[in-house]
Amino acid sequence: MTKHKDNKTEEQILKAAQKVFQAKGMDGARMQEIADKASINKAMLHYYYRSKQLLFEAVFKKAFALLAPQLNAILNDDSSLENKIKNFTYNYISFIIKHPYLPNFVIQELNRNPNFIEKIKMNVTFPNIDKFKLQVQNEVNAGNINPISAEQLLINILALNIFPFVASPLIKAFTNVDDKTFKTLLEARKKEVSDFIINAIKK
Amino acid sequence: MTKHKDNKTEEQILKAAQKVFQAKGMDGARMQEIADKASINKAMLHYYYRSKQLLFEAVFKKAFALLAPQLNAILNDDSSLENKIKNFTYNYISFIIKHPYLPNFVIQELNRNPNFIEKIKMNVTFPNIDKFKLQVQNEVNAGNINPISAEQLLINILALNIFPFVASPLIKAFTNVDDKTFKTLLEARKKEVSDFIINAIKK
DNA sequence: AATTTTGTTAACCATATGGTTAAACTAAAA
DNA sequence: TTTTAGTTTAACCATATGGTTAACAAAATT
Repeated sequence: MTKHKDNKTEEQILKAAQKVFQAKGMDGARMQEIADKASINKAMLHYYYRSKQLLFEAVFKKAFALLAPQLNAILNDDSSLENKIKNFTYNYISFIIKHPYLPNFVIQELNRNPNFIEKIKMNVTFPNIDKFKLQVQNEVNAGNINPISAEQLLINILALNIFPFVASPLIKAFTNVDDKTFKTLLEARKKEVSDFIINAIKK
Repeated sequence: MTKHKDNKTEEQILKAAQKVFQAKGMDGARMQEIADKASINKAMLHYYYRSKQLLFEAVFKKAFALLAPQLNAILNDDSSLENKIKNFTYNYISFIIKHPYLPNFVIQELNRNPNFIEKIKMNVTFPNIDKFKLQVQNEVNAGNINPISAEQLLINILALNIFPFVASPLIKAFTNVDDKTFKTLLEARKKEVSDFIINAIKK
């Protein structure tokens, strides 16, 4: 990367690669399609990124780096649990509505290659649960919320926030709603999800 | 299918195809690997299933047919909402623990080809939300639960039940737990998830 | 202005992959 | 015993695919 003076082409490639990888996954993506979408010769992909694997990793890391810091916020800032959940839910759903491919891409490729997460941990600011854990334990001990482990609560928060984007075709089919209505449902979740969670944990 | 007298080989193939497709997806799967895993010649795959696409569809339909009827139960039986949620959560999570690849496989391949769901609707008993919708509306109108649409409630139920299986590598990394602990967490969810949901909707 | 470095392309290559074919084999029916 | 229909295999085929190379263009450096 640093050896290239002009990063215009490099960015064009990355943008095109993002689209193709996120739509078709590592296995389904074709280098030729990425090159076409970037309006350059296929050899340039290798000139800038060496191999499909490395190009993919660049895309993946960038995607992950978009998702991680927001999660870090909920885990590490100092506001009350209730506030955190409200803010996180609102912001995360707003964000993902703008990048609906992201969660599915990250989850899918992590499933394809689970030990890939180790590589990520080294390159990207990685969320840490410790502080959040203490906070939940304190709230439980103080009797402010129903007993629940921080892990389960975090899983529930992530599930309610992310799942609708990952499983959208399934949900659309089950609930029998069209694309437009589904979007409305997602919009409403910015608020409904935090109400749901807070209701669930409050005594 | 009907023209084949002995379905032993056919089943061997399907079993092997299941493993490979569910582990690697349509794009990542290789016909040769399926043949090897079924201990037969590659030509047999085509003799019995014509093409990779058709073999894949056979596997997918079978997978979907395992997931759908249980969902239908919650949507269409006559017990109380609370009971339904309890039963469904317990049974679904128990079931998926035994088939952890299923949800991810179905969701992933549906994302790859969203209009594939139309084909499924014709071949498999497909869940219908109408009755569940009425039930939720009645409970809300009667003032028994907090206002929520049946669609949002269903999304939440599915999210809390299924997401941990779909996003397991991510969750393991975020919560910093090893495989064994993660299994314990999932076990606990058989009960915790329904408590969480019921708490969230009850006044 | 000459030369070296960086960027870009067309043509090419080796291999993997889904799929086919023709012949051999098996077992049941005639 | 001979047919016949179904089953199985090895060899083969066309194409797609990730990747390379050599020549050339355009900057940058001297």
